[in-house]
Amino acid sequence: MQLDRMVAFHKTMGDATRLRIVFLLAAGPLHGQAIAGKLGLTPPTITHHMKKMRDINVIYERREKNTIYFYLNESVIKQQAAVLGSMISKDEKRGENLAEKQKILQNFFTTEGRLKNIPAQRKKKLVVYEHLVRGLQAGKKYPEKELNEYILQFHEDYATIRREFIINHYMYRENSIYELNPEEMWAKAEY
Amino acid sequence: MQLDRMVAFHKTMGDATRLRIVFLLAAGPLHGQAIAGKLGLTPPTITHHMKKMRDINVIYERREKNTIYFYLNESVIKQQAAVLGSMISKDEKRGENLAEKQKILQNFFTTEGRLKNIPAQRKKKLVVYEHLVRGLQAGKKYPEKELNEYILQFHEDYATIRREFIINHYMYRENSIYELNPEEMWAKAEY
DNA sequence: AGTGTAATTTGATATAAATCTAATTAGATA
DNA sequence: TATCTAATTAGATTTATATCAAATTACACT
Repeated sequence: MQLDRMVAFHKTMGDATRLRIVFLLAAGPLHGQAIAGKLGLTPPTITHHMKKMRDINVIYERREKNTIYFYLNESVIKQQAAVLGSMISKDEKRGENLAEKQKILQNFFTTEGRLKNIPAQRKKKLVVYEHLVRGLQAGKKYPEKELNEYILQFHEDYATIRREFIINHYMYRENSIYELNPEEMWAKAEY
Repeated sequence: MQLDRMVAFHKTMGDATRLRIVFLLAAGPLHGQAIAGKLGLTPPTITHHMKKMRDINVIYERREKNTIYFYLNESVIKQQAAVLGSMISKDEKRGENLAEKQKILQNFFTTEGRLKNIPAQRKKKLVVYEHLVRGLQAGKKYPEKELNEYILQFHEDYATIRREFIINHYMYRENSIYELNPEEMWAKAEY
């Protein structure tokens, strides 16, 4: 699993001694005793840390007579940095999904813009709700009656849909007054 | 210290449960029990992990009635990814140093290209040795006699300089045959 | 005030990990 | 083969941490 590799990497880097070693090696290869000297630690301790760093391929070594030089494997670090930076981006996915969302909306809405029926499949349902909710005004407070009327434009079962708006966090209710939640709180269909 | 912050970040991310939480939150905010449910853990365990993630500012929270939604703080993650990616680059430093290196060489070499004297200051000494060694051929084996003659072009004390080549890992000796080391093994002047 | 829900704190347990000293191994050199 | 140097392994100690059950707190709603 990709996750295991990530965990191992960060766990290994989450130690002050090992991070210092990485910084040292970033300036050029060093042998064990030199590292131990610079850090004020004993050689066995360095061996211990090097073993862990070798496990995640962040260092490699070359023997030169009796002394072993440790080198930093920069590509692994850069790769993990990239993974970290990209784990956030749900944005590129949106591009792919746009077409599929359009198709779902075409299937479930009439040409007049009314909802034919509520999809059973969760991800399709969410696409539909998201579409409905786009017609509401951010920051505006909707009395229940007004919200019902809005939903009725699209479908007769306003009670179900209104409830689903809350369940899926599209909206928030306070004293029977409804209001749109911030968009980042909405449930997203998982493709 | 910057290092402490890095250690804290990676230590916190070096745990499978917390990484899974990050992945969950990357898809949108969630409340504690939802996270506990999805991961098959108890609420106290989630509280424990959230506290650690809050300490490094990788999450923040907003209360919605009784339930607290946790949000991912993407900027912190992106920032740490950037730090990780940039920790390698000694390259930008080289640019700055070029001018200073030139100046050192001008000070210690005659216009005829001979070394006036060996600098006492370590970093200047290394700049000088690096310059000398650039005249040698990578991969070529130099008998001691030949190396001495090469050094004599620049300075009379070939023995000292030859020894320094070894000490600082510019060269490698085997049975009185000398050979250039790979460049990434050389001692670098620390600016 | 009283009730319900979600989160947190407390205390216990079990596991992992960083570091050291002492002993051992691996390679190079004479 | 004997010896030197550098690295590693083994074993012990100390500290940190992930998890849970049980008790408690914090809000919201009636």
